[in-house]
Amino acid sequence: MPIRLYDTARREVVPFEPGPLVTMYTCGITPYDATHLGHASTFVFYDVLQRRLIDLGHQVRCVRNVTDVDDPLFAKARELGVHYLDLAAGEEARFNRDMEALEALPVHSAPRASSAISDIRGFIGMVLDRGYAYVVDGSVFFDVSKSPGFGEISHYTNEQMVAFARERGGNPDDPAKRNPLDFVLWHPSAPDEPSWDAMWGPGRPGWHIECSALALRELGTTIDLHGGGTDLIFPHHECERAQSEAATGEPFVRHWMHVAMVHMDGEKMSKSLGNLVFVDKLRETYDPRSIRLGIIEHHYRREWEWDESLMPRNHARLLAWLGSVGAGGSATSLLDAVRERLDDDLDTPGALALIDEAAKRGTDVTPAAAVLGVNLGRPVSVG
RNA sequence: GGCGACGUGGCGGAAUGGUUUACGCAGCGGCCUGCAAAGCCGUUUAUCCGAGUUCGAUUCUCGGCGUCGCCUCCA
Repeated sequence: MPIRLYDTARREVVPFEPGPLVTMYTCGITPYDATHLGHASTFVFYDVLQRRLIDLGHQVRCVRNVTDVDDPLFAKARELGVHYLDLAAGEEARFNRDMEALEALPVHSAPRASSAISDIRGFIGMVLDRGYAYVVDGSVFFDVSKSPGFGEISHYTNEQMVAFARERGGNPDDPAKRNPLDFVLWHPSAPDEPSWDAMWGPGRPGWHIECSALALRELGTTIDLHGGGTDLIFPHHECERAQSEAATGEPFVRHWMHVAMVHMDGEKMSKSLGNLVFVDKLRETYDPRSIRLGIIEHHYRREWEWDESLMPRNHARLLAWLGSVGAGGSATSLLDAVRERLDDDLDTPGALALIDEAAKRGTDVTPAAAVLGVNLGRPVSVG
């Protein structure tokens, strides 16, 4: 039985049947401000998936980019009076420390957008050569009218997308654009922003292009699974797919997987709202394994709300699991049952419930916990 | 407006086509205590509304109502 996962584009749970080598691309962070529990949540779920795929005998090649060339980063650097790459490096390091503490497996590569400018230029050249983009005054726009599949991941109609763009003042009436939904692949930089030379004029990449360029560079034309948070479905992934398929003429992604948002105070936890919980702050009080458990006690497709009882509850859970170490009892059937839960659209809440019960019964749950990335081989530690 | 998620006791949150609907917090009673706290034992309270399918629905279907999210800063 292959693992089954929900595919955003197909809108149903389908078998996920990659070859021996699985290529995965997850959209990483823009390191301009504190990375928080919501980010950690997204990547911990991909880590659980990666672990299960390895457990099934696959080799996994997962790429997770870092968007260190983008508007919010420049704005924040301007505000703080620091170089944008210094700001990015600090936040990226913080994120990496969090992921390491949470015992996420290392990704195959974590390329920065700033390292990919030449790839991006080459990629834009491919899109232009194939007639899917046009140049206006040093800006390169993607021509959405050439991409009839635009909207098939998010399931928005063209009319809807146009209406939204107009409503939101998303510059749909920019006279340079042929179609209101056309988006930027390259554009001139503001005076205090970084700028790179290009055949069509100096400037910097648009938001979506780096992921397409990096996915092609690191993983090839068609990747097995692509994901990120649900907030990236539209427009980011829609645009990525359009430009990638324009550039290569091949399908971009076989399976789209998105992780739901973490909320706090009834709203999405987000940098702009400031309603944040930080992993490094939690680590001052709790073992990182408790934090991982606190994340995966939820299902990845269901939004959830941070609340104060989460950590005490999962601290207790970790202690109960640790208490089972060395106990007798056969763990083989438990391990199989946990694997079965994961193969059913990554049912981590179900897996945790099985392990809770087994620990209570006095079965050593070490192997089952390991499948979820929870190592019971050491005592509780904090800080 | 479109799309999506969700509506279980005072709160959070599981589970299920069928005798007694988990668990945690709070509440209540008791044990303990000089008094209290903690701890322990016991215990009260629930499936948004309507229609349908069914011998039987909280669970499945349809329609309402409500909450939330997304809709070019976003994991």
